[in-house]
Amino acid sequence: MNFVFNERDGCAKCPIRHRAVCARCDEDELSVLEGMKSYKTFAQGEPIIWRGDDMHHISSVVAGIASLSRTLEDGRTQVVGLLLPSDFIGRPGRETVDFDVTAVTEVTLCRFQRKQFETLVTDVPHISQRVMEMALDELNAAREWMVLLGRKTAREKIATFIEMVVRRDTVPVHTGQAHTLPLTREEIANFLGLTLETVSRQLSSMKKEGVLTFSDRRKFTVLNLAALQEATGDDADGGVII
Amino acid sequence: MNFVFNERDGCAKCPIRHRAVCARCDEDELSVLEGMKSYKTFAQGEPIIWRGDDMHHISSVVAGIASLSRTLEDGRTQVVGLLLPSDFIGRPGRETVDFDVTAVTEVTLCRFQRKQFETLVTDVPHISQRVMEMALDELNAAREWMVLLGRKTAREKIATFIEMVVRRDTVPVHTGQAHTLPLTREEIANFLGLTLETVSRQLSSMKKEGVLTFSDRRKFTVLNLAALQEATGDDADGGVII
DNA sequence: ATGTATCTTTGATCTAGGTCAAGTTCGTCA
DNA sequence: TGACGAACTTGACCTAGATCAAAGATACAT
Repeated sequence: MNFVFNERDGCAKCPIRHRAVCARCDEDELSVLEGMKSYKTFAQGEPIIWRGDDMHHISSVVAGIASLSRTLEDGRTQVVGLLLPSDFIGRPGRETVDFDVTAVTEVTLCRFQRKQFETLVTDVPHISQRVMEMALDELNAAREWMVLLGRKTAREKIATFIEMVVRRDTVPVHTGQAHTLPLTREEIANFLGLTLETVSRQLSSMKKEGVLTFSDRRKFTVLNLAALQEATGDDADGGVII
Repeated sequence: MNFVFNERDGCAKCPIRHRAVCARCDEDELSVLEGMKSYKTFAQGEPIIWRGDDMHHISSVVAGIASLSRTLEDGRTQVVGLLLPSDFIGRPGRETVDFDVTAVTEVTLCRFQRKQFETLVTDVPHISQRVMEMALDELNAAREWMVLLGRKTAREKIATFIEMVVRRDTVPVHTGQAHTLPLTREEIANFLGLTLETVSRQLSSMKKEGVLTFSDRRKFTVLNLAALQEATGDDADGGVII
């Protein structure tokens, strides 16, 4: 049941059909998009677009992971978001890009000319409604991350990150499952507002305490999920009254 | 030329008419909104809604400033956004609220029943288009703030904050103008991911260095704008190629 | 006017996490 | 199969900003 993306299949078989900017579109709308889209693949580590560049396309990530980041003049870098399949890149209504976008793994994008996409936004309500919804979700995620960056300790940051990775790819029920860190220690550090040494030390100490075990630098298994969640510093509930 | 908001005036004379969620609406659409809206005012310091509460309304700030924040169990607080006139509160499509919303100054909201607003989002494209646009702008601002929280020094954080306050209420040309900090030292600290003591010390040192001068705890004038901008740690240009 | 609470400043000290510096592991390519 | 480089770990030390503590300011209520 493993989706292998194939450009020739068309939108109907697209793995992100029901989650991307096109999610709310009906068959007719989809056939319009079909005629406008094009694919492009970027190798691992390759820059997709730089801050300040002209934005010629609005794209959706079809496969792979990209990062959004900003680097200050002296080299300090902050990753402000990870773009997973179905996430979009670009801002209709803006001429240039505000953050650097880089392929963290090999990335395939489904792209639309920005000008054409802007006409879709005004002419096809299903598009603006879906982009609105996605932007509001991203906004929420960004604000949650602001709490982490501004107020959490190194340990809480790492625990939150690991828990996020686990939550994102856990197959229901199947516990004791192996997971893969999608980022290097340095990339994790830039995402969490830490140094790579601190990331390494915190991971080592969680290993020593028996919360996690690593089979390899990138592959790990959670041994004590309760301890992991406790270490995130978040409420167990999402603010819901019990 | 000072707008005094008056509920009786109706949408046409509303001070946020051209910037809020209704900005793109035509006269007919506006008259629909007119029949659905209601106003509510909150006193300075009063909570507007708590994280986890049922979201009965979607609102726009008409006057005043509100804060969006999250507090961890042990009391650490992070302000994740300031809501100024025209900014909206609430997320169409969600049942509950994700952050605490508090009136920083006296705040007047223009409110819509959430359920009714959700029908507007599906029936009136001008609404979803405008909310999309605003959400994308907010997302950008949140990401910029993530860079500040994750990578900037205390001095850079304060300089960025002051510069933001100045930019937001500068009358063109008029330099040497007096500005007012909208927040207490503690609120500034919670917005910047610092302690109130560090905020106070950094402000004192910028005063000592002649970058700013205070006429009062809240009122200040910028004496050296170049030094202030230099201290933010940002590129002077917005990544634009010169 | 005066007392009280809130906000702010400043000083002294402490510490989490950064910086600097070796090593170690692992994957790749000859 | 070995050697090179990238990624990672660990240790020693340092510092920016937190914490703890004590005075000043300011505003507000009586």
